Amino acid sequence: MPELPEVESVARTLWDGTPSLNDQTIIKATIPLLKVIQQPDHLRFAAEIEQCCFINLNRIGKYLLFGIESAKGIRHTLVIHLRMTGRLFLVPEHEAHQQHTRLILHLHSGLALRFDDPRGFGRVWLVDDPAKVIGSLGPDGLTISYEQFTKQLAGSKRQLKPLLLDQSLIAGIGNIYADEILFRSQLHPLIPVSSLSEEQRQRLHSTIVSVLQEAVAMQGANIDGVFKAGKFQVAVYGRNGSPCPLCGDIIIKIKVAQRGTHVCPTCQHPTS
DNA sequence: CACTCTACCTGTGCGC
DNA sequence: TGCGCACAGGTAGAGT
Repeated sequence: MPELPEVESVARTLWDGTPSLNDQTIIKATIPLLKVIQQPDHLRFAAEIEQCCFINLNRIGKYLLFGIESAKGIRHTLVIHLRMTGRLFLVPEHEAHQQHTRLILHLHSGLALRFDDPRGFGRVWLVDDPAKVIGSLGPDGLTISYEQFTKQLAGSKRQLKPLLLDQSLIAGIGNIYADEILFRSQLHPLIPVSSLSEEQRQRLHSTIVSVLQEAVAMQGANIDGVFKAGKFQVAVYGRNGSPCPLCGDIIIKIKVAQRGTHVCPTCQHPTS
């Protein structure tokens, strides 16, 4: 389940790695699962993306924004969201179509950008203005300032867990990093944000940024049996029944806002 | 308006 | 061994 650090890692691999997408021209699009194309319709998508060249790549929250330019110099943005099981590969043409491949962009170089997604939840847009897709996202979690954070939380009485998962407040945090952030902040997921002290609010903000930064530096998380993007080790996610690395108490799994939520009952006391 | 809940999917892992 | 089923979760859109 790629969240901000894993998506950032994908972006860096595709752009800074070898081979790179930078300056590659698209010959044609193949769309084995038509509904992954969210906008425009798949026929227009395929027609418009032909002969476009990749000129930059950005990430906001969990969204990848590929800047592309047509032969006539018209700029568009290819937006891709991997959702839970999406993956992107830059591969030789003969490896372009696998069992769960949902979109292939065939490139002039003989390579192909392959979008695989077993569950088919991932989505792709081709737009003139990316604000049409990502306009309602809050500030990116990797770089959000304390002033922005405070502003986003102002007036809310929501519990911390659903608050962290709300992409319109802070972009990029998913279920795994939400649990990790709350554990490191020593805050219980059910606490209403309105009841935090100034010190606790500052601690939560600095932990959001530091956990995401650390995970980005590690190229994402490594979770036994779930996924292995990078080397970041989680302390609580999926570790229910195991001892807390800080106090040795047993980590429990509860349900908060319909999400599996992992908590150390000692370190994250509801009234702390 | 502010928030909560469900549908969308399929691979995995459990119980019987 | 094999079958069936609950579970996993990000987001849009429906519901409260």
